[in-house]
Amino acid sequence: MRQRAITVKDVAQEAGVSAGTVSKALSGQGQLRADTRDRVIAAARRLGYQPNHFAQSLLSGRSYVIGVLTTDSIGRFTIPILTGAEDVLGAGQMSMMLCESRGDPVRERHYLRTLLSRRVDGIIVTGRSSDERPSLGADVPIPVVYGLCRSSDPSDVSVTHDDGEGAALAVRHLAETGRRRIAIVPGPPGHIATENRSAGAAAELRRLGLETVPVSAHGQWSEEWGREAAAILHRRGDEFDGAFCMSDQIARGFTDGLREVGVRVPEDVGLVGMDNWDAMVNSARPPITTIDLELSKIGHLAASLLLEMIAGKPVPAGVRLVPASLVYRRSSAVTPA
Amino acid sequence: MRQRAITVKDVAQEAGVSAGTVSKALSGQGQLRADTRDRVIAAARRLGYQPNHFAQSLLSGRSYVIGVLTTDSIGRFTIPILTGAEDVLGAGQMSMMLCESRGDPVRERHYLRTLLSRRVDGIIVTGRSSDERPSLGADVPIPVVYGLCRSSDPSDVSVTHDDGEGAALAVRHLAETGRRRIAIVPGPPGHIATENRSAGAAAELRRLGLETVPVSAHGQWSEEWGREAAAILHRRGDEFDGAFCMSDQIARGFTDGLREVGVRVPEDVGLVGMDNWDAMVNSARPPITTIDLELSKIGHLAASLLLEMIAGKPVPAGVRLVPASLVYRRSSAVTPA
DNA sequence: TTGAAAGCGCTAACAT
DNA sequence: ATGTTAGCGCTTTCAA
Repeated sequence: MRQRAITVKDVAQEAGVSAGTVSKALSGQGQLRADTRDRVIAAARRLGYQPNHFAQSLLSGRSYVIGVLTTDSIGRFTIPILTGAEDVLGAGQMSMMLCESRGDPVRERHYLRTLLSRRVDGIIVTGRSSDERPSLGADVPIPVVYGLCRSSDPSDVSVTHDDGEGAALAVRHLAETGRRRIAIVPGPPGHIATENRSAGAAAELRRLGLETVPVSAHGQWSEEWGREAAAILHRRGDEFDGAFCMSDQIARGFTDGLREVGVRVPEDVGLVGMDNWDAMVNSARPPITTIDLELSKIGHLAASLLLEMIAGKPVPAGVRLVPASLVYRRSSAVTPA
Repeated sequence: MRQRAITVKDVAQEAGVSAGTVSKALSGQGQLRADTRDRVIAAARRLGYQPNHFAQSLLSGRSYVIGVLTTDSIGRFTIPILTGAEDVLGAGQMSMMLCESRGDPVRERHYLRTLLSRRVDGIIVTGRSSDERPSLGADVPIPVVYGLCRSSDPSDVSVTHDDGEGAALAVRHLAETGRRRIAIVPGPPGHIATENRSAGAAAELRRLGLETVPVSAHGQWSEEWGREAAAILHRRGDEFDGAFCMSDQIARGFTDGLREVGVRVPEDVGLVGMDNWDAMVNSARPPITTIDLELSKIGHLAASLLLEMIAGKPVPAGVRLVPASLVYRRSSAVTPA
């Protein structure tokens, strides 16, 4: 049994002023004598007054809610985006409304309509990969930022990870720890992440004047593929003393594959993965040095940009890349010669 | 530049009726001539009318939003709860507002206040484990359901997985596939999941008249612990032909541990894990038979119960258990004698 | 069967 | 410096 909520009128009566005065006192607008203001604030506190958001929103047209629309499903990669965004939004008194479209465009249209009819102030579109996805469309009347996934429309604002620089970071680390012939184990073709990581690694190796040992085959982002890649290199008899695997799952499979043919990590081969997936990387033997794509910073930046757009500030369109970082573990340890 | 939204008045004018009539026509309330109703609906569609939720909510006091408050952080276990809940809520035109308290009680109080001030219709409290957590309190004026985590207050409504029956399912499967001496590899002590799984497995083994080979030690929900457990059993020279590991991570470490001391899965030992964690279970060698805790059904049921409570139907308090299911893979295959 | 009017709680313009 | 009034968009009496 919920009793009628406290309204401005109740506070007004309690403080012996009018409703308008209460509004001014609590919002800090207008000219008020300090002691009146204090009296109102005290009365509001005494009664446990909570403003009614519906009434405020009805008037202002703003909801102080932002919608989060997922492209496919929520997954391991989405979570840090969400928490990163929430850090920023929470501070700005904004809440997050979550809509999961499961990769279904019909469902997505539906959710978009829902969010618009709820008058959210802006939308963050996210997905579980950094691949391109269709734009929500230029006719969406509120600000939209794409986080992790990027919009196919260059006039949209997208934030994602810097695969090229991340890959460069990985091979640079291998070089710095004395590795000279570096194997590159790719992810599946057709993913923008694979392309950019390959390009980044290749460019950096060239710059460093080091030799690349490519695995001229492709597989999934899976341990199976990592094991297979190790087998391929071993069969081919290729010499290498370093390896960059484009995901932690691949890296883990790769180390297992190497171990089984008698190649030791890090003694014989230094290894770097990518994703910093805790469960994958810490249980591996040895634990795997990896590139952290700083996903929560993506969420952070996406939300910050969205808030700026909502505030009417101009935000340049295009894709923004968040720098990756290296997390050092034993798989790339320098071993006594 | 967003032009003024279409309101009931616009529709009224377009259809040549009054605002009140539009409301009745679109909501299906009241007595209206069929052709008037059709004319209004047509006009609304023509203008692209979208009702203003704020106005509706201001009047009804309902938001058609439910809040999701996480106890600790969003994780692997939380996601299916969210999607399960969304399935139910989406069908009922309800949206989900997400608040992540990161295990911080202060933050949680803050979010609770936020949700209440936004007048959400109800709250789902969730967490990343099935352990108990403090109740939000009996003074929360809206319905609350705990999903996955359970409330310490038995007069709250909680939904979680059935660990006892899940564990029983696992050992029954091992028995049915001809295993007779079954090792039980526990999770960390102090977790309600470990307790209930231990009890469930023990009871079922007793019922079946089979021998239990306990690992009288504990470890984390980790691969390391699984490997260590395998080593312990091997050192002790214990004979066993089946094993139930209380998580997939443990199961994976356990198989790796066994393989390294020359014990083959499933030829020598049949193995069942728990969680059905895709990445863990499918990349293992062999892939691991496991117990699926049906987390999305927990979300589903939690949301359904919440909707019933919101609708004013009586919902009995206490903890509801969602039955688990077995997912068969190669680690428990029956091998030719 | 339909229209007119009041009011949900709040804020902003205007009046005092 | 404060009170009064009107109105945000909708629904719901009540009157016609």
